Amino acid sequence: MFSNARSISNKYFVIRYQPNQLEVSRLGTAVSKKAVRTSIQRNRLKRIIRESFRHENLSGCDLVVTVRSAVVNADNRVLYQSLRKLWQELLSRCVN
RNA sequence: GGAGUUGGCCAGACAGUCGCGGCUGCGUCGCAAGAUGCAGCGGAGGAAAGUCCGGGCUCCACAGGGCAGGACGCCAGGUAACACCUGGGCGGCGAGAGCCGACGGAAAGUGCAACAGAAAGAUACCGCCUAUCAUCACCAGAGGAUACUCUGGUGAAUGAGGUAAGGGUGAAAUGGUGCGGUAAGAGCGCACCGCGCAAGUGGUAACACGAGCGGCAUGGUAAACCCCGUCCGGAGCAAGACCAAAUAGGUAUCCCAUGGCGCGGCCCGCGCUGGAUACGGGUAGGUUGCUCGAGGCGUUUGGCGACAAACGUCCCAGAUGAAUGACUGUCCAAGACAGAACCCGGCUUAUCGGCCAACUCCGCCU
RNA sequence: GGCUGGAUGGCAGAGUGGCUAUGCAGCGGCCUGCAAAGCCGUGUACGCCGGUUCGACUCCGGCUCCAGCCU
Repeated sequence: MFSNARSISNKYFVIRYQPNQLEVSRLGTAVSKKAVRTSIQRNRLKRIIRESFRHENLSGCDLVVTVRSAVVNADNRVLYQSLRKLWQELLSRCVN
């Protein structure tokens, strides 16, 4: 994934993606200790990413979401909006 | 009413919708392993953290002996154990409730103390001193032939000697004050204070009080080596066990049974047995360990207390890319620090606040 | 999760209780027609907070950060 995939990103997240041959999408998260210091913050971010992914209807794509250090100071609402924009952009690219 | 001390407790609440991982029951699929749907039950902390101590558990030998090394260090008790806790002693801080303390030994030995200072453990720089000795100067007396000699006195100039009062240095310099004493001084003597030894008394002990004795010594540093006493084998759940899969006990070089490995400080001992290095090759999956425990809660009893015992009652996370969240609404004191990973007991560190109890001091009223 | 090591100027790197070496880099000067090299001079440091000590980079605690090892 990390060597072959294409990626899109914004201030808070980086999403790497790669089409697969399945009917469902598969999600992986990688929240580094370097970007987010405390484990409770890392868990929170992974939950947010999963929750946001659950609400979207993507299919046939393998995804890995990584974070940037700015996420620590952002509140949940901002992060959800940020992720939604990324999913939509991803969707439009996949259609193309 | 204000200021404070100590101990204990809580860690947003409620409702709705959508989700996550666990266990149990039932259904469906499947030979089975398991997958899946529904329902029910439960689902992070006081620090889960740091990994700083102490244990359990597992493997190494059943954890053995010695050396080395480490830890602890007032006393008694608690405990599975501890560097923790409780009670007490001593010292320090505070007006007090209270708080803090690595709190054994420097007369077993070795070392260290920069700079300054005379000197940093046995010494005397400046200073003080003519009582004593030698020299010198002066005066007086006696002897003698002017020389000179002897005796006595004065001076304190030089040396010897005495001294540790005073000065200055330093983080630290050989008890303090007063009187006597002396050439000057000095525990040299005395009084009081301090210090040391100590019969005895109280206390389990640490320790406290202390008749009496000693004129005063053994300066500091042991988070320097060290001595004394007590304790400690090593590694860690990525320990370890089981199942499945895969593969080649390969090749080369070197060493050698007083050897090598287990055993990771060393020696002994025990067990196993050829080993080391290089090259080449294989594996990276699952199950288990995994939560019932020195367990929680309540009552009674014993104890000042830490805690213990008895009885009753409850079952309270167990994930493995790793589960507790999101959204909406209401309320308030407006929610801090922060996420289990084998399990406990502590310590330390982070932390918005709130509640309860006991106690202290100050002010006012009765 | 468990275990181990480290932190000294801008960089590298010594230092076993008494002033923190040394090299490279920087700055100024000498040298040179101009530079390089060389020579002379110069500034800058013990991760943080406590304790022991007369005195701590060093000894002892506690934090913070950075590396490495074990599946």
